[in-house]
Amino acid sequence: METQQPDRRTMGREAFVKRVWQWKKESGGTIINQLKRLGASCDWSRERFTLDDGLSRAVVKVFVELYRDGLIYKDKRLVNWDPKLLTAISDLEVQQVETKGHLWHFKYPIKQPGKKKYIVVATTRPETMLGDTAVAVHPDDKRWKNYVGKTCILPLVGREIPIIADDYADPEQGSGAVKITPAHDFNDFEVGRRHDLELINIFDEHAVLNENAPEAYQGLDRYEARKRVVADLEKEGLVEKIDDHAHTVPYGDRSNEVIEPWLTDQWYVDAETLARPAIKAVEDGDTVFVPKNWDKTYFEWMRNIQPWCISRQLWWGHQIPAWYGPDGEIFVAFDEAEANALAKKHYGGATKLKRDEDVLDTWFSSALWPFSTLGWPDETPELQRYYKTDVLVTGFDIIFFWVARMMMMGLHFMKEVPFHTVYIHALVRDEKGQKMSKTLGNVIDPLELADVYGADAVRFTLAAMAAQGRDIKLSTSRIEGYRNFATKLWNAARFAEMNECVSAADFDAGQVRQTVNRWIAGETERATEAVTQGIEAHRYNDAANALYHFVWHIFCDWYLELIKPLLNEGDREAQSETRATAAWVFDQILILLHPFMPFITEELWARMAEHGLARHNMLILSDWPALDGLQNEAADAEIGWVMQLVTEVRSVRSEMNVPPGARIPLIIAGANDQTKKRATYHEDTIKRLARLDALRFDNDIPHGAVQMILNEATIALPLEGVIDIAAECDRLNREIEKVGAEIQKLDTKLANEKFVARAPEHVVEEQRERKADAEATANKLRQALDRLEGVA
RNA sequence: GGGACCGUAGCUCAGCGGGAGAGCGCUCGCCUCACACGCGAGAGGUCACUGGUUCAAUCCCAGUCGGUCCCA
Repeated sequence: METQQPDRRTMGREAFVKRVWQWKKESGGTIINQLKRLGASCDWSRERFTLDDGLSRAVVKVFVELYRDGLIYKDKRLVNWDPKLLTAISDLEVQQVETKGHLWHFKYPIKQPGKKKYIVVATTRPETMLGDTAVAVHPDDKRWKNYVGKTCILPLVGREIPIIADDYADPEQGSGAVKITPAHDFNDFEVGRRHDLELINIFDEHAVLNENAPEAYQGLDRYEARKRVVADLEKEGLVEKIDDHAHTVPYGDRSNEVIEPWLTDQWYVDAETLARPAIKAVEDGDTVFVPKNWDKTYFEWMRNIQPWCISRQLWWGHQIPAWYGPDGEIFVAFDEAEANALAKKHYGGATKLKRDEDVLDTWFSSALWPFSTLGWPDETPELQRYYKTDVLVTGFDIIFFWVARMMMMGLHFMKEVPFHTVYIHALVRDEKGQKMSKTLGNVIDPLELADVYGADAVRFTLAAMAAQGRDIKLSTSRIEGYRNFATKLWNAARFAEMNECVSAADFDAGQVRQTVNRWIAGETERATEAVTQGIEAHRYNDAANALYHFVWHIFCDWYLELIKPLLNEGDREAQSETRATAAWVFDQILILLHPFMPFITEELWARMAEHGLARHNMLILSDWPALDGLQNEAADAEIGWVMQLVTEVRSVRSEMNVPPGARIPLIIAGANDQTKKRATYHEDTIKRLARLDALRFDNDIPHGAVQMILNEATIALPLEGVIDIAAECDRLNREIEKVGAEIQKLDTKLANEKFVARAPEHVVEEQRERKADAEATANKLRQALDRLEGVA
């Protein structure tokens, strides 16, 4: 708006403010709309803006109280001045940009020369020399020892300036002497204070040279002045040399203009005093950062905090509640009436006051957010209920701007931290890992992604990639994968619906009788634990991955496949139990998945109930699952065995090039009772999933069969004539080799006396068991090979 | 200059003292009655380098090299 016509000064304050409100109304909703589209379910009725009436009241009260406590004061100091926006800005709004420039070395004539006739000073900003009021050398620098206390003549100006000794001068740099311009450099300002140097301000608000500069330079802007100064010094033979030099130049992050350290009257907050309790609160753990490492960033900044310049020479914002009498006397008050009263008392009669024109830094009012939005300074029920708040979620770049300041203000005015946890989220970068920026044009609009892949997929992706302490390189292939996941869920729901899997009124997952149902109940409990823990520990990637794995690889890949025979031809009781179980698991999935994929889960929640029990409420209002006692080792072992058997058969079929459609028989040899029971009980399932036409027990393995080892049993596929015997021998040999290598490794370990003596018992025991298992498998494999070679 | 972080499968990243993992990509085979945005089976890694601690190191410590970010 600064760049628009007419500019604010032409418009006038009132018109300008009106215009900004209009703008706020139109575009302020953009972010809110993004949040809504991505499924953020906030209490939108509480949406607030820092310039709302209530919040403005809080701002005035805070200002007045801090002023009366001596924690806000007016001071004449150097500020970061933006000569384009014509306002002071805070340190944090200044971007240091590495720039290639020059280092000019100038010779200043010494007034009472000794050996040396000149003192050489170097600068990156020649034009500031017009405001020099001293030259500093290091107190220990032998070269200059005799000159300290003498003076030199400032060229072009003719001013006599002292040569002083100060630690700030670095003897390693150049001649060891440095020019001091206290009114235009932060370091020089400090030097000036220490030595009581004169401050000569040579710039006006536009960074144009003013009447304090020699007449020849007045009216020039800083860059023209630089050229002229250098040219004029060259003419006088006072330029020793010019080096190329890389240095940092301060830019205003809003105007992108080079910032000028400039001497002005501004309002400051005594941040150091306010920071003390805020530091302690984090030290004591009243507020914790997640990931914890960020507390270092917080401490680093807080312990080196500078006075916070809060006044801005803008028109948009909270106007500073300070009034001035004709003699400059300051009256800080809640309103004009109070100011007048104070003035009356002070002057002993009514006096016309003038209000401070400046407004407050927006971060000043933002710092009050955690309590101002809850109705403070009134003692509202909301304030009682919600302060302190819970978790602040923000980016690391906001730690200084906002988190630190909320901590300071919250502790000062509420005597309690504003939140117990600060979760610093990852920064989303583009596919190449570059930070998104408007100027680079690599900004990914989440709404565009949501248009293509769905908001659920975008959300899930961000959660799945939100590993602590790492930024996110957002790639569309990943989002696509999670879009597929959503589709998978949808199809699973269709399957459930087609098979009449509907919730049962008095279903109790702890009471199911079918092994497969007991198993999935336990798996559901495990998944619930993993997701819950992930969320509670702010490990959202763990939570998302646990869900993904459970839904796709446990529930869809195995459970739904395992129950197909039961659903198709099981007895009535088993069938109804399985339908109810499937529906129950699906409900748990929807609840667990809802924070990550709110749209599809809410939709399915409604649809899945069309045929079964009516829902009590919407998914978002459902209780989070608290499952207990559903895990069952026996069921896990049994289903695990089935899964292993199926996987083994599939694997060998594939490797041996058995046509996928071919139905083949399976023989189990050397099976114990448990294996026989399991195989018999799950016969239909095994046959279906492994594509078998028969399953029988026979200790006599036919010649030329493909053989696998599963625990104590040998599994055989009698395929004589179908498979290549030589290839099968190769396969078995490779297996034997693999197991052999494993045994070798374990042997070495167990032969190490120190290992057996010092490693914990259970670790040693584990290695022994592993070795025994491996040896048993190796034996059976060798037997299998013998049988096969007998044929060949 | 001060501080923080990262080098693990082709790519993007989990794991973090005792048997190397995921997603995508790749290879092979499948339109198997929810799903080809799918199903099944695979290939692929001296866990940057060098030392140290330990019975044991991808994981802990020190250093080196390479990369990123914040602050001055």
